[in-house]
Amino acid sequence: MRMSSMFSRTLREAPSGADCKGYEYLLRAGYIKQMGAGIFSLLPLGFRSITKIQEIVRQEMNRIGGQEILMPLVNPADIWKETGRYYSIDKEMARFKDRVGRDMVLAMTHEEAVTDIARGEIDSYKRLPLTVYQIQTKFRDDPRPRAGLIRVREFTMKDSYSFDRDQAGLEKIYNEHYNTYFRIFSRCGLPCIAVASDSGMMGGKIAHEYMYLSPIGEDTIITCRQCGYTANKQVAAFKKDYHQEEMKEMMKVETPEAKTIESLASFLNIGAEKTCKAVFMTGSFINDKTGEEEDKLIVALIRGDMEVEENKLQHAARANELRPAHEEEITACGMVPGFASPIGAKGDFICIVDDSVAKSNNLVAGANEPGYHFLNTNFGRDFQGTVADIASAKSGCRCPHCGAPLEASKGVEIGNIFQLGTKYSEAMNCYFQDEDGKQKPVIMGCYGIGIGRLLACLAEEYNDENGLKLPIAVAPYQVHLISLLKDNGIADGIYEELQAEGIEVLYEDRKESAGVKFADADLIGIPIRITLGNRSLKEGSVEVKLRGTGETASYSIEGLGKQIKAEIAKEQKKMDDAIIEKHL
RNA sequence: CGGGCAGUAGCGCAGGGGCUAGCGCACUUGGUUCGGGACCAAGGGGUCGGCGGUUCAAAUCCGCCUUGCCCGACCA
Repeated sequence: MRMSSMFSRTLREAPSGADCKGYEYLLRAGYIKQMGAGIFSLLPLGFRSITKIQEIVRQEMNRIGGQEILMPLVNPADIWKETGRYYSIDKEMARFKDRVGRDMVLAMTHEEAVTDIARGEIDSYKRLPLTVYQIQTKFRDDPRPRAGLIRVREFTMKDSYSFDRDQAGLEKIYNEHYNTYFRIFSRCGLPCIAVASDSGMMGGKIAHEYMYLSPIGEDTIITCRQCGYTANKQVAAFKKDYHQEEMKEMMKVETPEAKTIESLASFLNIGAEKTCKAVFMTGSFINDKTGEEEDKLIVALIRGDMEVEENKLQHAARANELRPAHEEEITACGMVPGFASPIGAKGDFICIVDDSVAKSNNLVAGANEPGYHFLNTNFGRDFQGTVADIASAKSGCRCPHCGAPLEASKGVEIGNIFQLGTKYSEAMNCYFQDEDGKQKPVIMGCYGIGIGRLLACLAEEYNDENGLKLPIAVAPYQVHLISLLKDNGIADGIYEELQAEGIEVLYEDRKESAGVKFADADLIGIPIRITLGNRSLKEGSVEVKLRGTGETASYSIEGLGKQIKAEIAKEQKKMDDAIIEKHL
């Protein structure tokens, strides 16, 4: 590609709002262009990188027997009504009516679509197992897109779906994806870890997320250095200490102004772990069949020294969505914010009790009377509820497996794998006849990779003060040929020669000053840079500089194509040697 | 969904009731330079986000809308 005729240009200054380096450089180097909140175009350089990432994904998916398909972005709402997600997913899914008035949606994922196809294809166990995948546009109307390509509304995703006759089959393909994802990310050059995760709107039980650890990430990951336990904070477990002693008699005490756990503990001169905190949320519960929505107050009880993990609470309460409760909703059930507990409360509410409260004795809890608390309250005797782990793990908590201190770090989710089970096949009547003649629901798994987000993470991982320096496997071109000569004759010849060798060349043939050419080359960050100038030309050679390491060398013009090919192979081999194989 | 900030040339910004709306970069033309974001000269490019209002007069003041960015979404 001749830079003199390239569609995109570089920018000297970063567009306002580019808050992280990788994003800034992608914009400035002309890889991407923003069109709206969370909506981006890929320009030629970005599109080439994305294409390379997709090719790696294809190779790896084919390697485990995936068959590539392409499903429609626009889905009839009917299949989404079958699974109930038409109702349970809120504004995140874009909906519209076609000209006849039929309900349509923009698919934000494709379990419904793929199951709809599968139920027509799979009738016998002889047809199983099967895995299909696609690389396709998704639209999710995120309430708050941010950080460039990290969190967007329209994005490209590789999503695959597996169909098996039994759990063992699902586990096999799940493990293959688990390993393949490590291969894909390492082939792209992106370091990442797999963590146990929540299945969210997908349903199902076992799930992992692939995380690129970085401060720009929005997910919090809990890890144990000692035994290797890793989990998303949303589901991370930890060891709790319980305060167990003989139950004492409940007593009401005056606690003026003690509206917070902190002030209560200091007023009574006790530790926060001897108190019971009540957190109020309102959950919305949706009927999958009718779409009818009902709100209900949820009282979450947790020991004063811990915090509630909203995600865990939502699961424990089986709510579709949570929001902080309004004061009127709390008082309507006879509870007094600041001095609240379920003791003496009335009305319709759900009480979820963290095991830290259920297994501790004689905690201080609210008396539902302004200025008063109860001493020595006990679960089971003084109040009831559903016991669950709803506590939030944080740095310093003890590992659930080995007891070592846990650490919290930030990460970007670049992929996920889910064991769906039969949630979709049952809801959509995707059954097969097994060897024993019985009809059984197909067992499914789904597996995703955010392609654009992967590029964004790579840009974040590979840059310096001058610009991008993407690894050769994903860089838009392999070689950047810069001519500093007045006459491009010799450079044109080299450009032809390199191309004839099958090398991907970005050719700087513009009439710009040397400074501009070098600065743009650094910004775009093609891994191998060839400089052709008077200095070395006298000796019949060119300068070759690696963007990644800054290493330079002098190569003779004679047979340059072959030498550069060898250089490319060397760079590629470094990456191939770093491919990670990891099995569950 | 709540709160803040912003929208003026392709990009980054200034101007804050009055006369032709400005600066840097980018762009065009001519010339000089030519290995790390060159210089001189002459140019082109604007519904000042939109609609409405106040006024003799609005980019500027007021209202509504819209778009973008940032923070929060819970610890009683």
